[in-house]
Amino acid sequence: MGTAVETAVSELRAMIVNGELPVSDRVTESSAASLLGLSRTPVRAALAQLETEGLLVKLEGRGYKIRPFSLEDLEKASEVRAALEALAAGRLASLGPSQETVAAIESSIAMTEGIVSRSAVTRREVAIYQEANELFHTTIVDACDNDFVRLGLEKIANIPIVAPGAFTEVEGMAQAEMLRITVGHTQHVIIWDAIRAGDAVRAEHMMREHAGAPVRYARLFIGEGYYKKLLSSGIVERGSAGPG
Amino acid sequence: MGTAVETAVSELRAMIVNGELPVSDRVTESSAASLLGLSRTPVRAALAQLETEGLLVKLEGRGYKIRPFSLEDLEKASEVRAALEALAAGRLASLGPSQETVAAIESSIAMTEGIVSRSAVTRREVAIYQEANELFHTTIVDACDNDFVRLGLEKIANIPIVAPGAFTEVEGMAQAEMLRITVGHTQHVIIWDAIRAGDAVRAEHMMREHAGAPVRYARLFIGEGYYKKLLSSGIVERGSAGPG
DNA sequence: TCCGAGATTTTTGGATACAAAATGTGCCAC
DNA sequence: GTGGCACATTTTGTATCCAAAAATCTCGGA
Repeated sequence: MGTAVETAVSELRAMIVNGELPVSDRVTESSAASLLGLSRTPVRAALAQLETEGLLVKLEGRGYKIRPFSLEDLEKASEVRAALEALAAGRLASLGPSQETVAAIESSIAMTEGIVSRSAVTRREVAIYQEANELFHTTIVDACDNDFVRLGLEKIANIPIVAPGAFTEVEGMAQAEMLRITVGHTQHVIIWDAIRAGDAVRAEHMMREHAGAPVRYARLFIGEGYYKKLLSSGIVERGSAGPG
Repeated sequence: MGTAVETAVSELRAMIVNGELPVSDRVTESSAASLLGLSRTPVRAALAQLETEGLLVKLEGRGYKIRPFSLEDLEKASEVRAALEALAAGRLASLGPSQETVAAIESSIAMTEGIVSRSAVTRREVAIYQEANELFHTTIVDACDNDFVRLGLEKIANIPIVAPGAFTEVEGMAQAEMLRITVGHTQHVIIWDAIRAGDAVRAEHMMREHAGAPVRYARLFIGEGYYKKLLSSGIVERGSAGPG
């Protein structure tokens, strides 16, 4: 399980992302420590890290509060992710991918191809897509030979919905998920074609579209309904920024 | 002076950036603590932060080492900064700047205009340019209404040469600095024109060119000589990645 | 009822102590 | 000379203690 700091970070993060900690609640070092059964020292480090990840906001002198995410926030985080991953894709197209990179990407594409060829989408297919999608994105970021891209992405890696591996479990959205998976797979194929062809501009532009897609497409194709689902899942705050 | 953590971060950062800590040295919690006359608790937090800033690298179980920067590293960090600030400039052009933003940017431009109209460049002029440049960039990033851009930039905000406020003190480069200041001022004017005109594409592209410029232009216009100066200043590591 | 001074509680910040893990060293057997 | 083992040292990780600052509460007086 690693060190106490690591467990504190991952447990608190899970609680926050899953909505187990009420957004209204204040989180102090002591409260979190007793919640986890640890001393304040490792919890302090964990809270500081979660703050840099953007999941907590520091209330000077009164602990932290869970950062409320509006749909607008998610779109903003998506934009940043898209800009950085687009940079990575463009670099990789210029550099040319290594053999390992080729293997990883092509296995990712093969995974989603298997899903798209079918018609039904079960929870299992969604899980496979998530895995393949994460593989696709992390492979490109790691292969682009610029550590600072990864450093920058770490900041927003754990924001719900925005992260490549994340797709929030919301009931009754199989149809929307099928659309998402099909479009996502298609874009993977296109981006990979551009990278293989050494077309940095096309790779960059398509990746920018693709990486920023999750939240944007949700608005486009699902609209108000998606927002309501997110609301009821407790991840997105009520009020402020509704879609459109 | 704030908390001990803050002083530890800024003192250690200054020592690293100024080359006062030998790059070859290992930095442990205890060594840094006794160096600063503090206990390990605040120093530990400081070291962790400097690691996220990319100035230190963790050697699992044996402390940290100062991250050696090659010219290539600086270019990579510049690319990331350019991508994020370009996003900010494009957003601001779409949004339209507030009155405070207009005032801040125009005062920044006025400052550099005063320098460009003269011919000589003293240390004083360079300092003014740095201040004006930093104001220009931070204003745009803050005004673009996307906190995640700022979060991402924090990661690379303190890398020598890459940061907007940083211009390494290297002797005998007045001519190169005049060029840099003139070009920089011109680009500020162009970018600002695009933003005022609501031309997001032009703003984005020019900012990407401009924010990535420091290291790239150094290669273009000064070449090998600049690299040698940086080497002798102790900031850039000897070996690995020389220019072009 | 409202305001403010002082006391109390909460909360953070920092230092120290101790334990555990990792690393390095030296000796001995082979 | 080499390999391995035991011991010493270094280094990190965690808990606990104390102090200072901030917030909150209380109570008396206008």
